[in-house]
This record gives sequence, structure tokens and C-alpha cells, in this order.
Amino acid sequence: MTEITKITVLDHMPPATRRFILQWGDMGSTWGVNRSVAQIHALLYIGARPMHAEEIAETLGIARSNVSNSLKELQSWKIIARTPLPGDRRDYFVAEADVWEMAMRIAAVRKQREIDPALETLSACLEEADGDKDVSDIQRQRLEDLRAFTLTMDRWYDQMLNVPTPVLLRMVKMGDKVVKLLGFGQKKKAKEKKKTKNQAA
Amino acid sequence: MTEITKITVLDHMPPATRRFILQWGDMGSTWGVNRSVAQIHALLYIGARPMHAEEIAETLGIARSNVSNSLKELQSWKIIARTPLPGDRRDYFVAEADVWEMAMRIAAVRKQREIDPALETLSACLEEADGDKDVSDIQRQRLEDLRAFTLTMDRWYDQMLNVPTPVLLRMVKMGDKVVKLLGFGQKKKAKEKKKTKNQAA
DNA sequence: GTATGATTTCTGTCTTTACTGAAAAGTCTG
DNA sequence: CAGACTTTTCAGTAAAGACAGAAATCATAC
Repeated sequence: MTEITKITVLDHMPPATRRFILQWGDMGSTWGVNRSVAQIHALLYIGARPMHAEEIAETLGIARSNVSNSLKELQSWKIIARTPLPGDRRDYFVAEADVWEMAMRIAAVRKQREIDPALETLSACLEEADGDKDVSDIQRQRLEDLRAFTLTMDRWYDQMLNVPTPVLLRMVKMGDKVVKLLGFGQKKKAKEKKKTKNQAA
Repeated sequence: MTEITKITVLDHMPPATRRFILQWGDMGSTWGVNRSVAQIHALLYIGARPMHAEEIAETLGIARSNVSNSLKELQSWKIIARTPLPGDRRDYFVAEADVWEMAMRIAAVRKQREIDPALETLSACLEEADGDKDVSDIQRQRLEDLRAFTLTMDRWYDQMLNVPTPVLLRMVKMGDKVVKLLGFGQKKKAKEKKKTKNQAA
């Protein structure tokens, strides 16, 4: 009945570091990546130095094979990179340090995995609906609306992903000031003003 | 050994409609929602008329309880709404018809579920790191970078979510023209130009 | 109150995904 | 090419999530 808790290198880290790796790992599930992957990324990011698979496995107390697969996954997101270390045959990995660059890479893959297939599905449906009298006008319209939206977002992603990160940063920081500067003179809705914000749980 | 395929109302729909519901349901997993939820949303969206739980269950061939839970989930995303039908005691549901409104609602919930907790985690880590000499400067810096980024995105979401959808539509349609108009005069990278685009699978 | 119909909760089953440990494949060195 | 080291693949297990069907709760009408 005794709870066996595996002792890992993680336990000897500063509390803040350990906390980051652990909680970031858990948060991964919210983002759609599993714990191992998120933990490894957190470790490489916070560690800020090249590490090899064995070291990662030991540090986090997970299986070597799991690390191998997770590293592959992280590479597919292009947010970690292999860095050959002279005199060592093992593969070392480092995380992308620039958070904006990191976010852009993630966005690019997400677009590819989430938006592009949606577009194909919608186009296929619309094509099939074409000429089928059983499909009502309103249904056709809804499919078309959804496709138009998805297409717009698709193009928007493509364009934003090619904007240099410093420029993007400036623009994002401007927030809704952008809207005013562009002369989209509509008055902003003043809703949600009375809500007390940031009441952290 | 015979494959039993449940016959549902779905089978009597126009192929395009059926395809949409089925494929959209499958795509749900990519987006982090389960099949039932995605299918029900697709059905309500394409059906474009109020439906009650029983009807949904029959149409899609899934359990009544499953429908109940899925409807609750869709309501938490605020992309379907209950519409009382006079003379009928049952709850009828309709999907938000405006795709932009729908996208905004989803974005709002995603922000709340994905960004806000991240921000809390990072703040907590930084607080814990403060004064701990075992946490190196570079580690502190990385946590801070991540927090700053997350905070920036948090604010950006808040502001964008308050921009009226027609305005947002115009802005998104402009794409990277916005960057030029704002006078962020940096030359755009001309990469990725040679790639043949849209080679659909 | 009781009866009827609608909805939610609960429990167990099935499916999917994550993960481990071992075996296989690959890679560099001498 | 032998031998040591490294990484990947594979098969089985464990954990998590999705789902069905039954039971319980809730709401309305009478």
C-alpha cells in the first residue's frame, strides 16, 4: 500500500524550475500535447543548454523510448533543434529561445494540421452539394459561409506568418489601436466594462 | 463476424450533408473536441433549425445521455443556444449561424482555458524563483520572456474580442496590408515563394 | 399529491492514447 | 568488420477518455 514515488533529478532542482516543468507538462494536455512532450520542452527551454536523450529521460524519470518519440514530436513542431556537440556522438537538443519565433512555428503547424484539412473537407462538401436538389439553399449557404471564413483565416495565417516577428510584436502590442489607426471608424462596443477583471482562481 | 452498421437518419440525408457531419465530427479530434460534440454541432449548424436532444440522438445514432453531455459542452463554448419552442416542453437547440461570431466565442473560451492558466503558472514560478539563488539569470530571463509574451497575447485577445466582428473581418481581409499601412516599413521577407501551393492530397 | 415526459447523473464497458521495457536497427571507432 | 554506443521500433501494459444504458432527478400538468 505504500506509495512509491520515483526519485528523479527533478527533485533536486530549484522549486521554481521544478514547478515550471511539472505544471507546464500538465498544461500540455490543455493544448493538445501529452505530458511527456510538454515536460521535455519545458526542460529544454528552461534548461537553456543542449541535452541528450538519456539525460532528459533521467531528469524527468521517464522511459528512454518515450523521450525519443517525444523529441521527434517536438522536432515536427520545429521548436527544438539538434545541435551536434563536438566529441560526442549523441544527439543533443536545444529549445528555440525566442518565444515569438516559437509561437510562430507552432502557429504554422497548427494551421497546417487544423485549418488546411477543414478547408478540404468543406470544399469537398460544397462540390458534392452542387447540383443536389436535396440540399437546401440555407444549408448550401452555411457551408459556403464556413468555407469563406476558413479560407480567409487560411490566407491571414499565411500572411502573418511571413511578417517578421519584431514587426508582429509591435502590431500586437498596439492591440485595438490598430483598428482606430486604420480608420475603421466604428465605435467600439463598450461592453464588459463593469466586470472585475483578473480575479484569479 | 458480420459488421453491424447502425442505420441512422443520417443515412437518408443528402451525401454532402452527411459527409459534412461525419467529417466535421472526425476533425473535432484535431481541434480537441470529441466526435459526438463535433457531430452534434455540425448537425445543428447545417440543419439550421431547432432540434431537441432525442431527435439529435436518433439522427446521429448515439446515446441520449451522450447527447445531453455534448450539448452541455457546446453550451459552455456558447456556440449553441436553447430556444424554447411554444407548446413543447422539450429543450430545443440552435447553433450560432454567424461564423465570425462563432469563432469569437470559441476564441474567448480558448483564451480563458489556455492562456489564463498559463499566465498564472508563469507568474507563480517567477514569484517562487525570486530570491532563489539556485535559479540562474538565464532561467529567470526565460520565464520572464514567456510570461511577457503570454501577457501580451492575453491583452491582445481581450482587445480583439471586443472589436465588432464586421470590423475584424475587414482587418483580417486586409492581411499583411495592415503592416504596410501602419508604416512598419520593414521589408517583408520574400521567402517561400517558389513552393507550389495548394497541392491538395 | 400522482402521472407523464424530459433531462441529468451514474456505472460499467469499450476504445483510444500514453507509456514502458526489450529487441532491433543504425552509427561511429578502431 | 567487430564491438561499443545510440537511437528507433515494436509489443504489451497502464491510464485516460468516450460512450451506452439504466437509474435517478427534475419539471410540468392534471
